[in-house]
Amino acid sequence: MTIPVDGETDDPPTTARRRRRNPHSHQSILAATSELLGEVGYTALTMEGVAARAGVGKATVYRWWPTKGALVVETLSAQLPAPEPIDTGELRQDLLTAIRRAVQILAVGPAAAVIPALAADLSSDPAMAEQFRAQIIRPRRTVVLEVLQRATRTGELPADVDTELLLDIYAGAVFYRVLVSGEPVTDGLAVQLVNLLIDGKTPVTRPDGHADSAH
Amino acid sequence: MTIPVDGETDDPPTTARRRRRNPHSHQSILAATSELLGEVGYTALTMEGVAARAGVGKATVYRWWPTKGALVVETLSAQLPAPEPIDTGELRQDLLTAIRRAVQILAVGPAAAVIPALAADLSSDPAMAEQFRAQIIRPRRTVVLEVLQRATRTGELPADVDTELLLDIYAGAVFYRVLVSGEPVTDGLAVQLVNLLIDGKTPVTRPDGHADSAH
Amino acid sequence: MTIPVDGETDDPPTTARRRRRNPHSHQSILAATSELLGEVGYTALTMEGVAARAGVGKATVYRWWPTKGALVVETLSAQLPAPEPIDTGELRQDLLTAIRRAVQILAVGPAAAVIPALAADLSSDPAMAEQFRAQIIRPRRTVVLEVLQRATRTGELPADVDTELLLDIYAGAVFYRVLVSGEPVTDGLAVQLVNLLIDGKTPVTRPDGHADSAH
Amino acid sequence: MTIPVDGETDDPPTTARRRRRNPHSHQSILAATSELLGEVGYTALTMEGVAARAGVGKATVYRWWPTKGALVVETLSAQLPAPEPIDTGELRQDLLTAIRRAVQILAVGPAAAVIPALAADLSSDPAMAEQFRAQIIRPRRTVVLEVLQRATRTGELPADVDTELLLDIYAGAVFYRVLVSGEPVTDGLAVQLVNLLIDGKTPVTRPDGHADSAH
DNA sequence: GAGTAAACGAGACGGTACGTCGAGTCTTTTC
DNA sequence: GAAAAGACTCGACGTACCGTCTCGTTTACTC
Repeated sequence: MTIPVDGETDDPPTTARRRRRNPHSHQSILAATSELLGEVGYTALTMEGVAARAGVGKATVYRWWPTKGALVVETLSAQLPAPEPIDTGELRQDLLTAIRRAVQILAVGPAAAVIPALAADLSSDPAMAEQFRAQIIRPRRTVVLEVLQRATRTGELPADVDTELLLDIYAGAVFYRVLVSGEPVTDGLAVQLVNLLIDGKTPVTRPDGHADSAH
Repeated sequence: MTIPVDGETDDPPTTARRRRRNPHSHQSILAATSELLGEVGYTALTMEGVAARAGVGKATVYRWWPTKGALVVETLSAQLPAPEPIDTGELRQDLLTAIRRAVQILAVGPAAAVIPALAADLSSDPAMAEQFRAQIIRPRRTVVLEVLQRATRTGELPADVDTELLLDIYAGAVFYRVLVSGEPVTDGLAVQLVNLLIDGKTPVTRPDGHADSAH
Repeated sequence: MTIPVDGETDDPPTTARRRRRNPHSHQSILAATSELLGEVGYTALTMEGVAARAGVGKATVYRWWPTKGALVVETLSAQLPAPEPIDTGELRQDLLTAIRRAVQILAVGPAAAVIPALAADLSSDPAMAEQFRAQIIRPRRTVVLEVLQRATRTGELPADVDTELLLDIYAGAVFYRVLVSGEPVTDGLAVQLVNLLIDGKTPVTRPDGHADSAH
Repeated sequence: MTIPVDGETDDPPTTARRRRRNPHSHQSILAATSELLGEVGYTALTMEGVAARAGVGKATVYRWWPTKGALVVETLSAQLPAPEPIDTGELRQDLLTAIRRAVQILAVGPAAAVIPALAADLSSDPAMAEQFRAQIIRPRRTVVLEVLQRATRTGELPADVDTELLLDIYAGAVFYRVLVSGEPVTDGLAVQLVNLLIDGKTPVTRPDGHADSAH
């Protein structure tokens, strides 16, 4: 195929000029960043520490990533599982999967502690914001947008459904709960959100997640 | 009374002894923090800078606030408008007001740029998280919780409505949109959220905010 | 006597304000500089290395000495023997002593390797040049100037002798020989210089230093 | 001829083999060095800067000159006027000319600011010291040595005059005055030195240089 | 109203990290 | 096959703040 899959490094054949980064250093740096993110978190991560852990000069880190944020975005994007398409054949199930993935990333996995701190830098660094959205957010949103668009074709959702808002609502709920409320995020949250978004059911308290799903 | 009026933080009856903070310094520090937050933002705010701007020794700042975060939380809490009760007599209108207030704080006002950065520190600093929730979040949530509880009594909402989740949903949508999506937040968002949460209407794209409000 | 000898710090009575340097740090830094000068020389001496060796923060070094040169000048001035007055009763002997002292400092002692490198910075750093001359050169020149002035009173030297030049000649000869010619400096050099400067004897080659001293 | 014409510096007979340096790069580098010496001085001159200014890779500079000092010595030697023989027929005049040349190089011309800094590196870099003496110092000393040797044949100077020391004295006086004393160097200095060295006249202060020359 | 303890401004302190620069080496590409 | 281009590791630069710690000096509560 001729798809120029690649992402961050690049394909020697096409470019030829520019960029001849040492792939070994490059990998060491990403690995060191990943380790240190796990050990000390985003805030306490330093470029100096990354360079030291990677056995690399600081200048080498700065040569390829202008800021800590850019480095972390790339590290995250490399270590997060690729966003597989979702298509179970049923909207409810698809959306549930999507929300569970969001929960996984925002509340459970190793990135959970990193993303909020990263997000905080977005408003003051537009370049990084764009990189973050392009490398982390957009690929995952795209998958869910396809789910929703499919549903408009089958009539499960109205043709003019505000897909963007729908995504913001469930992702925001998870994000806000983790970050601001500080309450635990259970699977029940995913179910309640699906019920609300698809069936318009105002969320009610139930001891457990399979609540209300019986209808 | 002869109670040494003062603290927004401590209870005069029990302490009485201890603490004889200079109210002038105290005010200078909060004012300096507020100014600097506006000028350089949360990240670039330094304790050193605050002390200098306030014409105060660094130790004086540290004496009363252990961290930058704690200082900023108190500054914010002092400058944010007090959360007035909401009671228009109609749930829809009450909730709309609540959401608009959230938008005001999270997306429009001077705190909009500060809160995300502040929030990022919450996961790594539980003490500050508690202070943040107690001084900023809880008072405002309480007002809305009263609105929702009133609605359960009138039957506008089911008795077992998950009020906490409801709050997380609309606040999260606003927060996420500002912080992560980076999309503009319009008043239409508030209307769409009310429609969804009260009437179960899946959000659809409309050019403007008064969409669907006809019911 | 009650002369407030002091030298580099300052007299508390008059100033009172400003300057409250930690004498312990101050000493550690000078000691570390002295050691490192001996171990690695002036060129390879770094402010960072000094701070590390002294167990002190870099900022502390920079707080009191703006440049490496200033630090080295003060170190040298502290470790060089104080310039004792010279008065043997005889001009020839006095001058011989003076030249031998110059040889000692410029060619033999621990400062011999440092002064040339230091001198090289003088032309590009007038502040340091002044400090160097005031702390190192002038005190030693003053002693010899007194010798020469005494000689003019006794008639051993003409009243209008160009004392400054006389000093430049013998010091320059030693300095140049060490630095540029790279030839060894023997005691014969001192004798030859005395003969030339006092008796006007053109220097001739003699196997050893006591040459010509018989007059 | 088959000699690979090239160097302004090396002797074709001995080297012949080895070396096929690109004459264009070679010239660019020397020119860049010369310019930068004038602009920023010896200390602030960097190999990196030279390479950039010359439009050449750093490795190319390092291939031909092992150190900054070596490069500067060669640059200087190429741009300093060749040491013409001196023979006015009169020792006094010859020596005056020699001293004036020394003043010209050490105190007036473009090399004045460079040589002290260069000299400072000599004691720590014997290879460079040798190169410096061979390319810069020796050729000029040789010319004056001839003057002095001629004078011994005519009896103007004693047969066993210490020629080396004589040179060190006048060169040292100029050098020291420029570098250490920091006093201005006038032509009177040259006259005073000649008077001392040839006639044994102790230097006296006179408003101007033609002093004492009348005798 | 004097004595005393605290809070105060000032800022030095030992540190960590910043982001930049240059050293000197090495590899890859170009002519 | 030399040399351009420039990436690489290393280490120092000089600065900014960190949070702690003396210093005297107010200041306002005791006694």
